[in-house]
Amino acid sequence: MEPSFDSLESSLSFEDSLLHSSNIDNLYHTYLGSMDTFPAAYSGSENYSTGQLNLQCQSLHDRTARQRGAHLETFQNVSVSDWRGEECAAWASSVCRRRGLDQNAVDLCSFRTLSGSLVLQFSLQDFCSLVGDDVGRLFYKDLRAQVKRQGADYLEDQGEGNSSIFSADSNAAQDDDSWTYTKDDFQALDNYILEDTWDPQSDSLQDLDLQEQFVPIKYERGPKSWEFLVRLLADSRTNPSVIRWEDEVDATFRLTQPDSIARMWGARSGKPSLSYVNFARGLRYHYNTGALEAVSERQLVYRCGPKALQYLKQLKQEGL
DNA sequence: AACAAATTTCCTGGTT
DNA sequence: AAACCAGGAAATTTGT
Repeated sequence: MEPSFDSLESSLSFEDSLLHSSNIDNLYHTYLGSMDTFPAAYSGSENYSTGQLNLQCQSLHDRTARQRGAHLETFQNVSVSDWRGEECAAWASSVCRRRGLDQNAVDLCSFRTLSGSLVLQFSLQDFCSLVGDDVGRLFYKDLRAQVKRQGADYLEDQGEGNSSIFSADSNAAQDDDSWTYTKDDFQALDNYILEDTWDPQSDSLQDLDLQEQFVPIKYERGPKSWEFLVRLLADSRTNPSVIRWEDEVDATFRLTQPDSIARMWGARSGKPSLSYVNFARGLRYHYNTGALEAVSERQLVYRCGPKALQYLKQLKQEGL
């Protein structure tokens, strides 16, 4: 049908294992276009935080620019003890994204002045005093998970099932059927889609009582799968290109690039091989939750349920 | 440690 | 024939 689909798929999936990083480039440009005009949206659902200090933090711009240019998030590959301020900030940023916290609520700038060896010595109290009690807990916990993860990945690398999934050494993978993006590639893509959503303007609108509002009562994971779709719908970088309204009045939408969407979703949780088939199964479970409704007459088309509509409304009003 | 929710895998059978 | 869709069953993951 659509010519762009075919060309894109082929450029994405096959035989350029040596060029995987430029594939990401290609994907960015083709799918997402320029994002300078992108209206921001919040990264959390209920548990986002509204503004806090550091709106004037310049490095937010720096970070954003860096993410656009750099396709890898180096903190994943570098041992925590070797982190520079840059990796510290990137890690902090990633924690915010995964926990659904607004990045502006955390003083990312201050992380830039830290080092990994220093952060490793942080006590729970240190984190709490740096970013607040509740967020501090998350950071403390996440850092431990990070250290543990790295210990597993780098110390005992003897190619167990898991580490081989991300063949980071690109070229050596000759038989690799499809793509050979690394975990970081996908994460960078995920960041590009989901994370870079700060918006000083809207943030300044609603900076009220941070301590109370921002501290989520229950810590949920990041956006759920259907929330992810709604976010793509609300995102001008992805809306006509990978997902689009079929009939906005009817709240039906079509996944024009199902495989790419599934890949993006999979990347966010470290499963770059997630297929659309599996992703779609997850969506179907939400037919019963009021988030989505089936439109089985038309393939690749779903309808927003009440929850999705509400989430969309929320995104629009907050992320405007 | 048990439990819950969301997600991921896998699968059989039907539809477009 | 290929790609979807509907769900059941079971395993994972993660937070409570």
